[in-house]
Amino acid sequence: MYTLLRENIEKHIHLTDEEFAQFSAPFYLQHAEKKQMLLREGEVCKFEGFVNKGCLRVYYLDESGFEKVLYFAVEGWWITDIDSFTNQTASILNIEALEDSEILMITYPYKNILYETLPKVEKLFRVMTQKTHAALQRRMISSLSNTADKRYLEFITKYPQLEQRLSQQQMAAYLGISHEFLSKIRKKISRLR
Amino acid sequence: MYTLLRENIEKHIHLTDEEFAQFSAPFYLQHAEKKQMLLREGEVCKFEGFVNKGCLRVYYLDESGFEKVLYFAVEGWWITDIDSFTNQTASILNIEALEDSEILMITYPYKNILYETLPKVEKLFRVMTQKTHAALQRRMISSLSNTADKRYLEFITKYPQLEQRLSQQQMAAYLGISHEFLSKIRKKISRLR
DNA sequence: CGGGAAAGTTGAACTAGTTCAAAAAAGACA
DNA sequence: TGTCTTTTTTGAACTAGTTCAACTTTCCCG
Repeated sequence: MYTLLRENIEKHIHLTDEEFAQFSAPFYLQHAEKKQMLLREGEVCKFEGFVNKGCLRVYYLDESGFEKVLYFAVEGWWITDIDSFTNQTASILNIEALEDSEILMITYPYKNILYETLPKVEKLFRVMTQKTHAALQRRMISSLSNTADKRYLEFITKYPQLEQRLSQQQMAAYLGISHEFLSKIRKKISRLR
Repeated sequence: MYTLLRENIEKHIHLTDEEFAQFSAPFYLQHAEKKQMLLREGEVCKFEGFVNKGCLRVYYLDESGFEKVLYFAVEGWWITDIDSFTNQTASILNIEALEDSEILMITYPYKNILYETLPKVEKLFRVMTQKTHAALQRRMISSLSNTADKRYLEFITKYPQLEQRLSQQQMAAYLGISHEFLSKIRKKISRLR
């Protein structure tokens, strides 16, 4: 149950068996079936989660009611509304399972206890947040610099596993284009091969 | 020299006078005159900086040679290429002073010493990175959801001080539109008042 | 296995934003 | 103060991406 989580953490810091036991103790396994909502706009995000199995999306409903995907999370990725979770304020985001999923979750009070009792956790989440932030900066730059077809090619090159699992509608909502236009981009690209 | 920095830090964690002395010791004051480059694409970013005075921009040169602004930093803001600095790898970004500026800088080895000798610093930068990340998520969402005129209005509402200090070219490069189009947006908006 | 719903495709008309070029306005500084 | 440079404005022609509607394909589940 914790093997994927331990692997993920070892990428950033080393924990002894005892330390990892202490770290993982407050996490509980949450099952979510396809289409189940784990967070709705307006609620306070009660968890930070590590995806053990499945696929989820974090999305935003814009003024016209269109869904825009902030990010996806599959096995080995963390998922939360960082703003709502860290400040315990109302969320503007929604989180939904796109497949039957299993998520290791920790609540806000337990996470704070972890920070106090196991100071290495402080470094762990600092480093993880830095990396996530650098990745989002690269996406922001790409979104400022590239047209939709380049962003699409970038996406499927970077996340080939995701391309298989996601519908084109979901990818379009991530790329910030209409699904009709993504369909046209794909047609154009396939003609070139 | 350190008053602004101390104020900024107190927003996140409390440090005693001794602790703050220990914290601030490795920072040095760097002067930069208008148009001076502090980081060029390809270099390793040698500093993390706190802006005491002035205004700078972090930008990216896209394939067509256009400059896209990732962010601006004025008094009270931090500035670095987080990816290049934390991994000590070649940067894809450029940092330039838009006005004569003063930046309190710390180098990579000294920052690591701080993390070890003053564990609170770990929490400080974790919390700061989380907030910066949440802010970038909001910008990403806005960029996915809104047209240029809304993003412009959002920008000048959120950063009225910046609007005064930046040229329209710089704002356009931040919004991801051509400066000609920003000029047209401004004309349209001013007609509506 | 069949039928209904959801996802993907296509075309036509439209809109947001770009590009280029030229002129006007605003700064910079000797 | 004048002049040179940079920034901003404007218009015209263009391109990327949207919207809507109709159709086809895929998939889900009773």
